[in-house]
Amino acid sequence: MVKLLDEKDAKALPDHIGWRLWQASRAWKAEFAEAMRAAGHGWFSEGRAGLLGHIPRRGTRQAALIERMGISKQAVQQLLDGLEAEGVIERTPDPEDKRGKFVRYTSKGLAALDDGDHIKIDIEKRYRERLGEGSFEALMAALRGLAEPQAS
Amino acid sequence: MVKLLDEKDAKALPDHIGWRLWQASRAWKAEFAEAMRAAGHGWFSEGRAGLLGHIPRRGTRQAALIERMGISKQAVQQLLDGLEAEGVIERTPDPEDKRGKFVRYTSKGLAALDDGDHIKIDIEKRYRERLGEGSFEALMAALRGLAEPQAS
DNA sequence: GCATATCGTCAAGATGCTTGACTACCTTGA
DNA sequence: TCAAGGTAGTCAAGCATCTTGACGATATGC
Repeated sequence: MVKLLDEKDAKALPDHIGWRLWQASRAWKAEFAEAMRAAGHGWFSEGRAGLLGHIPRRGTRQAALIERMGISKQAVQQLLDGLEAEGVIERTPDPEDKRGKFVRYTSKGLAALDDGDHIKIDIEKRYRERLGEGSFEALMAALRGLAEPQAS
Repeated sequence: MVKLLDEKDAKALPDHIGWRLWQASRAWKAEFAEAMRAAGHGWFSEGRAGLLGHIPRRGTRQAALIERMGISKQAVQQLLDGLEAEGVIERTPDPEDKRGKFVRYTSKGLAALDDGDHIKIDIEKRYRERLGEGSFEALMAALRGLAEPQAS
């Protein structure tokens, strides 16, 4: 089996910032999703994680969710359909705008959020141990710096 | 339009390592893909980028590609089908193994690779300017640290 | 030389997105 | 005030990317 991956190919793996970010993001998501499923939230998927990250505990208007997700409203709607069918969230009419709907967690959804918070803390703790406090904080600071709106 | 994104919602955005990594990775990919398409490589997509990153300039055996991608061989095949139809890569029989095929770039594919390299350098340069050299290097060092195989 | 494994392919299906078209409702302004 | 235009949500159809299963052709090991 040694032959399958020859040495030249192995050395050709990239090392630029985009690749590293993608790898790290991918690894984190996989670790988180696996832990969530292990915690009994079999409905959890990486695709849904992005959406849940935009729904605060007290709920939100569906339109606000759409704006913040940066994807089409139909895509958001389909994700919500799935989560609603799983009993994770529910949609009620928005009393302030009869066109709109309000998205909130069910108790099942809130329980999953709590578990997710604990898992995040666990993963972060492991990252801190692996990198050391200083390097981890430098990483977070740099990532926050990249996320800021560009000045120019 | 101010009303669309209320302040409470804006403050609820997460700030843990996984979210930050995901955001940064997403931003980089979007920036790169947009630049590639602007450079005339309209066939470029983020999904295809992962595959191209695993094909060295001198080409590779399809089986090696499959092993390194970490996805099913059928998925790799379908991606290759698409790239071949676009004229970016070509598949020839592997002279050393009559079961196998060898994947190499066409001249069009090599030109795209060159453009991609320049775009990566440009983006990285912008990142260095935004973060400062020290912070950027700390970011890269931390990301490399996370990518290393775990000791425990 | 035969059993077993690998390489590539075809087919069918799931998921997560897209655009287009539509209804219901809200807001604006002459 | 009421018509025009914008916004919220939905339904439908389609595309890209991935999956699993089944298969023929070729290599490899004993």
